[in-house]
Amino acid sequence: MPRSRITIRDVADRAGVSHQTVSRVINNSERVTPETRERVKVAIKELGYRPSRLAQSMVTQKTRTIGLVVADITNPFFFEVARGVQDTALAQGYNVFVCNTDDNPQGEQDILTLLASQEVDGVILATVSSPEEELLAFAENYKPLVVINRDIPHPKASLVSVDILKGAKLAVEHLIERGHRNIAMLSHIGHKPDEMRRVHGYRETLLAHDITPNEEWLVLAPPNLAGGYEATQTLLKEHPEVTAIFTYNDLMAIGALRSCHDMGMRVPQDCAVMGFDDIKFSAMTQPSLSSISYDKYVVGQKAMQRLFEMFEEPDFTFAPIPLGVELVIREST
Amino acid sequence: MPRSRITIRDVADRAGVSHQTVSRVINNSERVTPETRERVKVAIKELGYRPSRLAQSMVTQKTRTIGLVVADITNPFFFEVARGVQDTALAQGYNVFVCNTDDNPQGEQDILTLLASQEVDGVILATVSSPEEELLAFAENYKPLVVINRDIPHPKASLVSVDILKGAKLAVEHLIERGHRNIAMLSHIGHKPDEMRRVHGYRETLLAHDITPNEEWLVLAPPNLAGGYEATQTLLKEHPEVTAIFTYNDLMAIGALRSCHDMGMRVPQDCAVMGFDDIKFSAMTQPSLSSISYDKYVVGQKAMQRLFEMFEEPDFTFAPIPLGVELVIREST
DNA sequence: CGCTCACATGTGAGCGGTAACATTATTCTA
DNA sequence: TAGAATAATGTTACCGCTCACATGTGAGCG
Repeated sequence: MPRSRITIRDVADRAGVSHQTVSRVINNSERVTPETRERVKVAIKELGYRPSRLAQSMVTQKTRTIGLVVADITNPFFFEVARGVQDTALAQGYNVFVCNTDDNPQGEQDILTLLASQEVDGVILATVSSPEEELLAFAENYKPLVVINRDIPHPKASLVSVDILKGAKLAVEHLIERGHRNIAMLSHIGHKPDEMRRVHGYRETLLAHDITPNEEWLVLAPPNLAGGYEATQTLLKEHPEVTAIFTYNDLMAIGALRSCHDMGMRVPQDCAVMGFDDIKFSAMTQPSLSSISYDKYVVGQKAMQRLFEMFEEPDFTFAPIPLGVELVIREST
Repeated sequence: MPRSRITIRDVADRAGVSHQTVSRVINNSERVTPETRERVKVAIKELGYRPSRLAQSMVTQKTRTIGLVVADITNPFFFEVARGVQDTALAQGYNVFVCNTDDNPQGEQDILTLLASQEVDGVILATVSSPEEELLAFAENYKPLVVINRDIPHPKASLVSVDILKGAKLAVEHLIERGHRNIAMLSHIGHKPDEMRRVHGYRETLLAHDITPNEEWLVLAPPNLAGGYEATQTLLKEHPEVTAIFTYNDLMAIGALRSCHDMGMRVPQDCAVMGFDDIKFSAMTQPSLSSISYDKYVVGQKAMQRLFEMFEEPDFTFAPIPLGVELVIREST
């Protein structure tokens, strides 16, 4: 049973043709007599032959494999994107390596190197941590690169961008309409607030309504449940005047929800909470969470489709793909 | 910039040695004079050479790649497992293909075929849907296989099994201790209840306490938030006598929580809810969810470690790896 | 001083395919 | 009916590496 691999030459012998003819049949191209083709197909079936992708890749220099780099697959945002990428890739016979960087720039660099040595045909990047110059270097020397939610000014890198700025504005505007003026924000501790579109949207919207942003109400924490929980504890103890919280993502918002509950505050009466991403859990929390919604699956899908386009026309510079956002109002505001 | 690939022979020329000596250096094995080694290393660095994994795989017949097959990466259970697998694999320079089957047996079969053609070195399977005989065939002819939470009686398939039966018993026992006797269960619609260890545990525990399981209280639904929500709606409308619900997983439980709330029932006073898996969200819901806990990351880690062991000793039959469970009592019971 | 032996290094083949070109069989044209 | 054009198939090289074995070199020994 550990019979050694059946090769294209075994099939050729069996069908009484040359290995090249077999190659023509499996790439169902070229001109092969119908009857020869049939004979070869029979031989393939009888021997249970399957071409070695490795050998094919070796000579064609294409692996039909792509890399997807995410900060943490554990975040519902990323895995919905990942599903979109995977499903789209699989439909074309491509496989996907998913890599987590944990928002660690060094990890990200290692990952890119690993992917490079695995000889993937392209990379989709959905993180924000690695230094721009390294990404540029990667795009320059290497393979097609699609970047999600980040601006990389390079002709060989293609962009898929959710309109985060607008999302943040919609969110904060909604809170202002509900009568809030003391609006806090929980942002991602891994990134400089000044570089975050969510923070820009937050500040700009406040200013547009003649509210001066209070820097003490801008709290940085890990972008997960625990981070949101703890940041809210601290924030509300130190700044009881805050009546609404806008968070970096729904994970933090759900942590904030629980935090408010544990401190005996009612949401939204005592403190409103507004998330971002609209993950599936958000409709199920109690109270359910208002959020900024966009189709994460489609983000992944579009990114993968763009990568396919880049395979076709490697030297073309593609326009960014914009994706809209929507305000979803639920009980938490 | 699209300079063609730097090969081992380029390095060899530069260092003034044969390509084989370079090979010895990059596999840092064999006997090579320290100074020759150094000279080669310098040449490698100067040329920015990186060995082609494809070519290496071609000749060694090892790809340093494994396949992880899960039902749906979107389920928090799976992605924690996936992280465990990925991190462990990456530490050894292995890459992981993650594939979703969506609990569709045909899909699963296709995936296995795809993985086979990608020539992965081994497979970790964390699903329950594909027919046993096909899995056996896969294990027989193909590569090392680690199966999570399922019994495959084959010497070449290795098992990692959480003690699900005990978990179910702990859960139901806990509900009985809290005074419940009309305990319903929400199970996975994709699988026959009679084959589910959770259902066995549920029934056995009831019987052990002289409670006859009411088959009408066993509801099948998709194992996700919406499935749990809707199943609970139906269940509680048709059977208002039910005072506690044990669910297949936390996703369903969280849906149930919300469902109870929407129907004006208090949890746990009017209806207790008990989950399974103890995902991170469960501590953050309102009320927080009692559940059966076990370390999902470790599940993935152990599975990957076992796969490595199987690479070392392909003909050895390994004992199953058991993993314990723990009852976590929170507010929902 | 000629022999063996151990160790460092080199050579050639081949993993399983595809590409490019060569060859043969067939048909068409003059 | 010879000669060219065309279609079908075969031959050879090579992708970039590792393996098995060949070769070279110097130390150790009687």
